[in-house]
Amino acid sequence: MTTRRATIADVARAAGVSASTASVVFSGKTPVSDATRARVVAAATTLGYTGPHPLAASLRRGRSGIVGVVFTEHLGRAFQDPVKILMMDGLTAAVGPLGSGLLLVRDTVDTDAAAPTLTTSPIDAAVLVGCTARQRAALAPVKARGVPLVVIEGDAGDDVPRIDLDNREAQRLAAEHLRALGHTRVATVTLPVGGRPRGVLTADQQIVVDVTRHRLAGVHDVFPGAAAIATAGSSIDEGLIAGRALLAGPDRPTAILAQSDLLAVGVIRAAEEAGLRVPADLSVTGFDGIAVDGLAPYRLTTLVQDAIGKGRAAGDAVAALLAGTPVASVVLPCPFRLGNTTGPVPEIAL
Amino acid sequence: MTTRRATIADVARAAGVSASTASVVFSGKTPVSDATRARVVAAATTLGYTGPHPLAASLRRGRSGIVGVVFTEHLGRAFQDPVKILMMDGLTAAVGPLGSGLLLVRDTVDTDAAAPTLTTSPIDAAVLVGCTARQRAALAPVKARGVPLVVIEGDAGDDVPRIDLDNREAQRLAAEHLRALGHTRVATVTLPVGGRPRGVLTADQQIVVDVTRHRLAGVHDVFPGAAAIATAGSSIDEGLIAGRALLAGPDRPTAILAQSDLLAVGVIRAAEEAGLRVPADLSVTGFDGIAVDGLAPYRLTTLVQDAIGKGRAAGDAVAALLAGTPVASVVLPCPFRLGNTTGPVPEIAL
DNA sequence: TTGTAAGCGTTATCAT
DNA sequence: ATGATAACGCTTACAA
Repeated sequence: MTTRRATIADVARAAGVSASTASVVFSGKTPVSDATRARVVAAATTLGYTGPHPLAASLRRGRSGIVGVVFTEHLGRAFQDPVKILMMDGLTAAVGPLGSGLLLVRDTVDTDAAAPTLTTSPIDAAVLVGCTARQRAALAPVKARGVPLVVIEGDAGDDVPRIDLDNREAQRLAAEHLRALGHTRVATVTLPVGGRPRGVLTADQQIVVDVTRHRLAGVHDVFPGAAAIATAGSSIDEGLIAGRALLAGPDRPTAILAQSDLLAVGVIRAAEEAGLRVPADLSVTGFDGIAVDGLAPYRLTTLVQDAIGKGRAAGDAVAALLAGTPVASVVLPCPFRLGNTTGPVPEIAL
Repeated sequence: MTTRRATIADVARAAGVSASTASVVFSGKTPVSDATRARVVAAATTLGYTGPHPLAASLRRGRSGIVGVVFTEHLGRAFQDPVKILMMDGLTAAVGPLGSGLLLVRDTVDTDAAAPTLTTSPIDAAVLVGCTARQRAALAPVKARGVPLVVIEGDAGDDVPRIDLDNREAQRLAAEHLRALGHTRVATVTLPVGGRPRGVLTADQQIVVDVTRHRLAGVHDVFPGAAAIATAGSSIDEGLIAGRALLAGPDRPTAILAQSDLLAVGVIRAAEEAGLRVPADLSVTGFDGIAVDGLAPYRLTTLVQDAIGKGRAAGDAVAALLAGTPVASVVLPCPFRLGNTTGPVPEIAL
């Protein structure tokens, strides 16, 4: 078919009605007589018209139904994180009624600066998952455009509502739990710090990733001198590497707080590898409260965040913004959950 | 700001040029004198104009730069699968140059039929990740619209180019490897079959999921009577459940072919749990060739698919289709890779 | 219930 | 190098 697509005008003409009437038949926004509707539908079928052109309709309406999602990291890495996946689930559900769906917006990080897709995409609003300083700087044109923005765990400027966790407070809860059990030789395995990759964190080290810094602060609130080792990502393998390093040292800790459940599992594996029992010889805590595939029979002592709820909150915020309702930042709770990976400090260590 | 957004016409007026000239300053499609460009840019800055309206530009151009991605399953589940994530990576990279990005199109599965978003979204093309019979049926309007389609591992009709793996042949390679090692008591752990959840597969059972059926056929090509047990998904925990079932039976197999690496890891865990050594007492093969987090020290004997390449192939196909080039279906190779999880059949079993 | 009219904001084409 | 013109395909007051 070399012929041009049928438009609503063609359909209207074929049906012997005006374009506006034909339009209304498809949108259903105004009552139409059954006879007219039938004629229009018939004409549409004949002409192979499958409905209004999305771009034209969106332009006219001033809304595309698309919500952009921006990650601070490479997509592949972001989706490695179960928490982010759950969050996407919640987000999908919450923005679903808004229209078309979620647009995965390429971050300027992995492409060259040549692609400011946030401003060239037909999005009604955007959800930022985290926000680096660089991203924050690049946000001006988007804001100028009046595109509503929401940020999940990050700072995108005072005018952007945030969906946050009280990471510090939650992590402190876990630390206090360990202190109550008698632990004093405690270490922590952190998420990436933003600068360089793996390694022991010294007190003066700059930590640009908010989540990492806040959770670390929660540990230090209770155990000021606790050793910390940073990983290159939230994974079992990274936890394993960090765990080995901590358990090989001279002053082996009796408890390790990992900044994610995945890292905690890695630490547990390192302990098993070293012939240590969890929790008899080593207590381990996680963070997230996700179901880790392959973790049984352990049930992690951890801080439970509602990852789906986080995504849903962001979606709801976007919907409210789009509806013109002002939106306040929220801090979601992150309760402590006792599992079987923590226990009293071993007597031998006292 | 209660005032309406500045348009390119406003900018042009303020700069004392025509709208077309102002447009060209932003698109760069035609040479413009430096003086004119400077005036236009200045006017834009003054008016807070941040570039062409994406919808208007897209409508005019007849292209949005957006590629839709459709999954057969719930998003959360799809992203649980490392292979799909890698595939998304490849897809993202390949469609990147095309424009805005990937639109996660809600599948009609989880919403009610009320949301034919594939036809209401401003997409230039779509990639189907798998394709159920129901989806195939719903594709007519999209095809009628002339939206280029590509399907990854699925059948979306003869007019839709496919990106496939030779699952049967690959799986046969693994089976032959085991036969060469002397195994005869062999079982397989499959991906979901589509109908009901977990359970032993009988010979007459209907298997609607192509991948599952093809890989199973590869096993049966070599071991016609091999027992098969279906899982509810590709995960370590599912593999563990299936593995337990197989290893508890009377005629314990000496080798198990799992239809995914994740499942294979679960089977290995089940073996360890039962006090069996891998590969001394039990050989295990996987499928995918991904890096499984937390698998060390095992290196799976497996079939290696290029998941990123699969996504890239789909992206390239979409790009070609959009460029008007005809595209042929491709079958990607899936070579055998020897690891340390398979070995000779135990003497005691001979 | 249906039709008229006026854009939505841009860009391709063709002159100048 | 710049400008005039004409779409792109649709929706929505408002009038009839």
